[in-house]
Amino acid sequence: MMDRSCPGTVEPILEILDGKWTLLLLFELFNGNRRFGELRRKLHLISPKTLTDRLRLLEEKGIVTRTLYPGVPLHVEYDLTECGKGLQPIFEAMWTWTQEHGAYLRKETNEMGQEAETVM
Amino acid sequence: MMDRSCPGTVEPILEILDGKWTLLLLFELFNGNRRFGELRRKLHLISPKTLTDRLRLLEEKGIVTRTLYPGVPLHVEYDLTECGKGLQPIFEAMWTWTQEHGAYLRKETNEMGQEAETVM
DNA sequence: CTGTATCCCGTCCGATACTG
DNA sequence: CAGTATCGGACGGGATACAG
Repeated sequence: MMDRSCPGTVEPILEILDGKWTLLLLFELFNGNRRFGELRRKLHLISPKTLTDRLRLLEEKGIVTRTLYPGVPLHVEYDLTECGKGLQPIFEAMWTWTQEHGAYLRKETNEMGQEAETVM
Repeated sequence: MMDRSCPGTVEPILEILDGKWTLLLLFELFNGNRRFGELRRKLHLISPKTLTDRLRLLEEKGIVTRTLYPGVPLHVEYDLTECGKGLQPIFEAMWTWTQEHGAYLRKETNEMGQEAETVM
């Protein structure tokens, strides 16, 4: 066990992970999608404004970098910084948890206590 | 590496962790504060309504349980379910990350690249 | 292709007062 | 002590059109 009794010690990361799309966006970056259009297509319900907002915020926090490749068709890539890559264990933990517990709480707010088998 | 290419596989947990106070609230539950008033005092800027909202939601998701101890001064305790306790690795990972990277990005969106030493 | 500008809307959250 | 009721406000986010 660690000393995590002070809520203030975790607030920085809460700011980073805050936002409706942030987690999914980071997942995409871990998966290798780095161009604006790619990310936009993957998060297919996100608006360009929102995507830009999130990207800029993560940039400010030092989680991602933005690289512009000049050219006729504009080309921009977003990459995780070392700091951003360090978030991976968190996502791995989320992934693991979802594998173990995520399935049976899909929509079972009612009274069914049985575990489901349809994960995907 | 794992196959986490499908964004849908992580959405359940995003729903759980969503909300301004949810992460801090869960941190408190890991720390052992379980009574309504305790939680309220720890998250000292939260309104009773919001706290109730979050608690109820986590209850629905199967993350916490609510136990009522009848008596003259009402006594209620919230506990993590097994499912909820399973979230701990995620929080440990967040804690670890904050230790390693959290310090120097407190408010350094500007141009200072020095690492800080005041963590707490 | 990669954004920005605007406007609007919904949701979450806060404050306060009140109840069992 | 542990909430509920109600209302209002702020902020994040969506849609769309336009720009470099």
